[in-house]
Amino acid sequence: MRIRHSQRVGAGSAGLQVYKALREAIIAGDLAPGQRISENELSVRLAVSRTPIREAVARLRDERFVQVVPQLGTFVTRISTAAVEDAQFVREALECAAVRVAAVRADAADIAALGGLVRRQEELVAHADFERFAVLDDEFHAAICELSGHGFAWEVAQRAKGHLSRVRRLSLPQPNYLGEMVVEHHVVLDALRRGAPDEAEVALRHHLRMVLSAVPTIREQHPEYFEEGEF
Amino acid sequence: MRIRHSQRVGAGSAGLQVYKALREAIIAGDLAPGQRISENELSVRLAVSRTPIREAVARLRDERFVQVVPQLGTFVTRISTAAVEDAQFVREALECAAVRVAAVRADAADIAALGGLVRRQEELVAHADFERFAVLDDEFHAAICELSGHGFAWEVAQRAKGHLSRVRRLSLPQPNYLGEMVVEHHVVLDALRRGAPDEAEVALRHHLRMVLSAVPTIREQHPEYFEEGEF
DNA sequence: TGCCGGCTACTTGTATGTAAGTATACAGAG
DNA sequence: CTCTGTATACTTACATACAAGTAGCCGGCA
Repeated sequence: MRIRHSQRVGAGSAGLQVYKALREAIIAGDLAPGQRISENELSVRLAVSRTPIREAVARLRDERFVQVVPQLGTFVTRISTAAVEDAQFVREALECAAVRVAAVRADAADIAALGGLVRRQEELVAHADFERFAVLDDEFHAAICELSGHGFAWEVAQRAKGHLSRVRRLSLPQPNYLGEMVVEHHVVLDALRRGAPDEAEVALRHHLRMVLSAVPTIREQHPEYFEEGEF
Repeated sequence: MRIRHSQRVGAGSAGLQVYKALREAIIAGDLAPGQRISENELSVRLAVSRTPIREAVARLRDERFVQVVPQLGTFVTRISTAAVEDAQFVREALECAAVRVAAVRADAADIAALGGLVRRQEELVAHADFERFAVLDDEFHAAICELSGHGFAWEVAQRAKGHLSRVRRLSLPQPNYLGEMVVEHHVVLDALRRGAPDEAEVALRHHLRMVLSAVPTIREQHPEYFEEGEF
């Protein structure tokens, strides 16, 4: 058996790996909004040809992480208030619909697993470990969609959530933000435990809107991340 | 001034045009489920190189219209019941959320425009003009999302709706189907006119589920379009 | 007759070359 | 000094060549 192939062995094709790397870099802010990214430069930095780079850029374009201007350049998009609100609307619609179904379908084992997630989040609050908290937070919301039987909804939300993800990354270091998140997760969890779809939806909707309410503050602190104009 | 450029003038890049053509061909059934599509063959048939073909195929893969198996081939996916239900869930969540907002925001002019759409649909019922009815139906649902202020939601739904679109295309020729659709559009429209979000949501949800209820019948009539197994 | 091995043709993934458009620096004219 | 035109260096979009893996045919052998 051959161990190494010329085509990447780990985690899919080169194009997929480049996509994941660039997506993470943009959300983390390593690639700043407004910055121009060059296919040629990336191809030498990541040691692949321009073809997988182009494939990755095309996906990022569909998710509105970058804007491609033919014969001019590819630029990391700035966060626009309208795009954030669009993403919020989509996410809210999908996850709230999912949590209603989840409240009816979840059994004791499901609730226990969710509870375990929230407990692990609590531990990270004290350490202010933003990176791992973000991962666990995504897992919590993904789990709710899975419980609804429509994990696909989470995939769709994930793809539409681009601008929101960047806002969240900036929001996490806000004082008391992590603690507030965990409290709200508990409220959602309690509603699920009681099998109350209406209460679960209300709680989740309130929770999701917390991210949105932080936008003005984030915008003041990081104006260079946002488009100019409409305040 | 030069009239012709080597890069396509009309309707965007070559890759985008190929994508649109293939998507339409799959939904219309010209490319049958299970059929293998060859990048090389397409590149000669459409008179472009493999590069734009690959870009189009990548988008179709993200929308689950095709399945790409490395070093083996690219295949038009068969319609799976699970995928249809996933698409239905996403569409229902997004459009129902949109119609609630639309019911509050729509003014008289908006309602009149929607009414015009429905009237044009009525005319097509008599002629059994399925193609143009499908277009007007999409316009109706897109308009509702636009009225909510989140046209983005329609884009997301459109991308997630793949398998549903194929089912609908097969459903339209069912007897009385078109007439039923128009009646339900009227119910939604009336609720919007009265500015009643709850009623609009109920009416739209009922309407959207009509497509789903037709699936078993469609499956009997076109079993070759569907995956085997779970009935 | 039945089975096995190699070869061929085809596939997608990747690398590289070509075409054409845009911004910019810079030199020269007014 | 200011303005303008041109050359250049860069960009993406597209075309083509190469690499590597799979299915299937087909002949030889038991």
